[in-house]
Amino acid sequence: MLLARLAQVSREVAATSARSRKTALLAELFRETDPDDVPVVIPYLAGRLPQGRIGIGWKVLSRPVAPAGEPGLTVREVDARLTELAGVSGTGSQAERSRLVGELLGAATGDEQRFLFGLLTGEVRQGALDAVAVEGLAQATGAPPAGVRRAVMLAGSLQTVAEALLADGPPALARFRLTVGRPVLPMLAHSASSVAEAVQKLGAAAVEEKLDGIRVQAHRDGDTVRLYTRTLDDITDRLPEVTAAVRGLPGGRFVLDGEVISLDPGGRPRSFQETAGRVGSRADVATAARAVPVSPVFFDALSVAGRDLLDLPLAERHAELARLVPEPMRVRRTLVAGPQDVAAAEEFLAETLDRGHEGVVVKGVEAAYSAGRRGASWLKVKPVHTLDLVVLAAEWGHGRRTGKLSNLHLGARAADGSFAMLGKTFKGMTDAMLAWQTERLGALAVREHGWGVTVRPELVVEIAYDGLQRSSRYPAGVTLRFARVVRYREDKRPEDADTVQTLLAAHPEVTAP
DNA sequence: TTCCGACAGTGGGGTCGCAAT
DNA sequence: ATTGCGACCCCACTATCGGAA
Repeated sequence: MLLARLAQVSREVAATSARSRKTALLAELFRETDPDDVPVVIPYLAGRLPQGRIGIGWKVLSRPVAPAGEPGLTVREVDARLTELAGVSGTGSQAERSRLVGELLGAATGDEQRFLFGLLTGEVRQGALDAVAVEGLAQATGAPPAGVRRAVMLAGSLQTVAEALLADGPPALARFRLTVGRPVLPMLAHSASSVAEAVQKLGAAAVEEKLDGIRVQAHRDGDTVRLYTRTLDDITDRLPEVTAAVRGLPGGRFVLDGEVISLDPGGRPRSFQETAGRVGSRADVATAARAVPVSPVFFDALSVAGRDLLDLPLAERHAELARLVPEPMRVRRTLVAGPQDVAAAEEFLAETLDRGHEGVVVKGVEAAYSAGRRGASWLKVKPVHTLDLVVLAAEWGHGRRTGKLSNLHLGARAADGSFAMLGKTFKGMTDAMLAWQTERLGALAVREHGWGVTVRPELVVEIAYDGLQRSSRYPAGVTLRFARVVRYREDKRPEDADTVQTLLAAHPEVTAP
């Protein structure tokens, strides 16, 4: 199949807003795909490379290359070239990679170049990724969509399921079962603004500690242990102490879901930055492990002794977990019968925060494990802080925000009367707010840049955030975590905005360097 | 008919590893 | 030694479609 055909379908998918039409377009393409091309065509139309990320980003792609006049590239040829690109490493490889990318783009028409650009940056922006591709695959093969979705979650790979389905038809779905050693897409949580709201929605629930660490899925089969992240990356080699802890558990064959976090000698959590830095370290693992040891804390069991637990209610999965994993390696939790127990849930949240943790996750006790989904039966509750800050600048948006001032630079008052930038945010704005702030900030602009405008520091905006963290980028030495706009405060003047000093005082656990 | 679940998009900060400077 | 880039951790929120209620 020609790459031009994929680029054309991608453009058509992007051009329609109806999801049903997007699905139909993908299904049509999948039906006409030669079996040999399936391992490439399916991921491409889901906006991903079968090789995963291959080290090519915006910078390398920003050099323009004259497009070819006629389309001639086949998807298999593109795939072969990208495999070669992914394999190039060692001294001088950067130049070689640039050359190979240039060569590939030079063989592509303008339309194909745009599609390749999207694939390589991971931003195809066609309004259809995995979920729509799964739907299209179901339609093309006559398999039930729910069955395809489930197989993809269990295989942790759309490509694998697509190959099996297009080769053998719907019966192939039966082959995909939870297998120890093969990671499953993890279940995710929604947010709730309070435990009362969460308990109201869920009824009988478990209220679990939410640890601010890295999600981990542990697979053990005898002496073999493998650890996977939320995106199913294998991080076993980076976490020897976790591997040892899992090997020390009594069961011989199981899959557990949990979090790894670094605790200080007093048992209080180290900052997320420290835990994440440790988990990200591959070079000298032994040294990193001595400096920042991490512990696993499990909260779910997906498989025990060859028995698949995914469809069982949380209560039963947790009973299996409790049989296998002793308390310090198991998440702290409390059970509530329903809204009448809100006070107990709130007390548990308060205790959890006192111990230095992030918040709680409230989970319906009857709910199955919805692999790969943001299930409505897991609701996280974290305290939210707010501040009044001043807009210092704004950046032009992209995609559907093109032409709108979108990303705000936020400042707090400093001791000398100036404003110290604390971070940026693009979150929380409705379309109406985007239009309004584009107008308003345009009027306040003192300087135009390619990226946006700097403005007179006069507009006050209420910002919600999850906490403070150290920063080497911003002048105050700190930045806001997950900042988002709540509302504009036109009733406030910049002199009324919060100060760096009060912000630091509100978060004594974070000390600016 | 209205409501709501699921998705995609729009980007945020930090840290590590690697190559270039 | 420092800097820049890319990958990958954490993530919030809004708009939209389409099925459920």
